[in-house]
Amino acid sequence: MFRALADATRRDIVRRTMTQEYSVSGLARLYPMSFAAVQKHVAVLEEAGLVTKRPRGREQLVTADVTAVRRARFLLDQLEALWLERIDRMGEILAQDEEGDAR
Amino acid sequence: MFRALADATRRDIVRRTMTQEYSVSGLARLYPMSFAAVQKHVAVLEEAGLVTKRPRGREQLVTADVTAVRRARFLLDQLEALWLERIDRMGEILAQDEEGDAR
DNA sequence: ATAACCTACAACCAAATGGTTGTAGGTAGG
DNA sequence: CCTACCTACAACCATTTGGTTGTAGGTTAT
Repeated sequence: MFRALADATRRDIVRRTMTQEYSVSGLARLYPMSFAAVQKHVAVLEEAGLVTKRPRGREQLVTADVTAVRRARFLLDQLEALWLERIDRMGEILAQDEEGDAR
Repeated sequence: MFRALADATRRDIVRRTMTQEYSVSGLARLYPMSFAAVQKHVAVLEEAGLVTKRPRGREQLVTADVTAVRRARFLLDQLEALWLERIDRMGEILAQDEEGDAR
């Protein structure tokens, strides 16, 4: 999923489809590349669960899935939580040093 | 930066160095790949600002930089904020419908 | 019906990625 | 001093990635 977010075009697609539905060809018009290239980007995002497609007549409407973004954010939150553990350890070490000073 | 986080080994390196300093060779011992491969992963993380290196004698100690992770999280938060805009729009549309009903 | 449009998918290509081995330079320790 | 260790970096290789064009099938509208 981070891999899916690693490309700027794909991040932009997620950004746009977060507030509004776009057909694949509608998205393709926004970028200086072929329809097929955009279609592939959408496929990568869909496989990563970041986006879903809904058929309407002859077009496929693309929508971002906010829950996938929340999962990614959760992973980053966990990394930050580890950081706090480190701070705790540094606190313990300081506490031990003070013990040493008192002894 | 999402590109840097796109690889599982690199995410693990960030995770480990978030709580503790590791030398590059110390990290290399953890993964079933050559020292040079791990060295490259560290270089990618360093270039993305996710990690910093500090020399200690003949080794280089690697530490994660929590602020970079926070930047990444901020981007995801912005995506979620866009989602809320969409909800607002749906609310407006519903309000308009109700006006129509009242008329 | 047929022309225009949207999508899916295959085949192909250049560049980036993730891995390897090999070479060389700095640091620590017996 | 010399050996062992840690790091940096180059060269190379296979696979993946991001792009292209081309072909074919389904939908809409005139």
